[in-house]
Amino acid sequence: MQQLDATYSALSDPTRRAILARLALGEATVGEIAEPFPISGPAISRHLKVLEDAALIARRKQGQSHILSLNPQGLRSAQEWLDHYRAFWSGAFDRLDAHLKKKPETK
Amino acid sequence: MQQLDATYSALSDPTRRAILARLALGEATVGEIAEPFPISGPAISRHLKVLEDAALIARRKQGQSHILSLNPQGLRSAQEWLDHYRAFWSGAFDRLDAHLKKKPETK
DNA sequence: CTGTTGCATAACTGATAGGTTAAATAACGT
DNA sequence: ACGTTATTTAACCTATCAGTTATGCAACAG
Repeated sequence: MQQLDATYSALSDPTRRAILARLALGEATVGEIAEPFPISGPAISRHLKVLEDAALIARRKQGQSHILSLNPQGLRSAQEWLDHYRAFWSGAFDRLDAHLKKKPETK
Repeated sequence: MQQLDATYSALSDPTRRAILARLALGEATVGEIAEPFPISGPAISRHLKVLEDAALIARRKQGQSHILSLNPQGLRSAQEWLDHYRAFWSGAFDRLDAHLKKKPETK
């Protein structure tokens, strides 16, 4: 359960979501990831650590470069949580929908 | 896009996820929501504000009580974002899978 | 061995998060 | 009008976060 904390917390930062979007296109080194962002290297380095700790990405070292890639398992728990609640949410939506449709008819 | 910040940030707190879980069972007043938690009323009040600001819940006042309910639209953006990336994630997973299966055969 | 490249770690700063208690507001019962 | 109940707002504290610059370290190139 506290794994979800890390996952959603990691996803709550737009820079980190952008990094994930970049990695969705294929793996990249730290430098390649950092390039489009206007922040310092260390800042990127820590964003990557957050994503790695949340198991959203994986890292392998090749020479002096670190190559990052998406870790598909990382999103599983987050997805499952949302999927689990989607039913309830849909249910609430249906109830709201029914409520809104019933109101005018009672007039 | 910055709406996602609020949504994922709201979801990153276990107390708030528990509140959502409670509300998935049906609407409740602030007091009813607060009851099982070992934290103060004001703390709950602010959690509710965060959830409301993230559009994950809705509030209606009935007398002196505030009645909270799930707002099904609130999770839409979060769901859509995950759904959008699920394809890439699955793709990455398949590539990883293929990679792991190919390795032994090359031996 | 020396310098350079790619990246991480350390130390600091300002802002935000989550908690507290105390006070304010709003509706209810008498 | 008065006290009670339900909830929010204010003021404050501490911890964590996202950023910075400066330093450290491992791998490569000469």
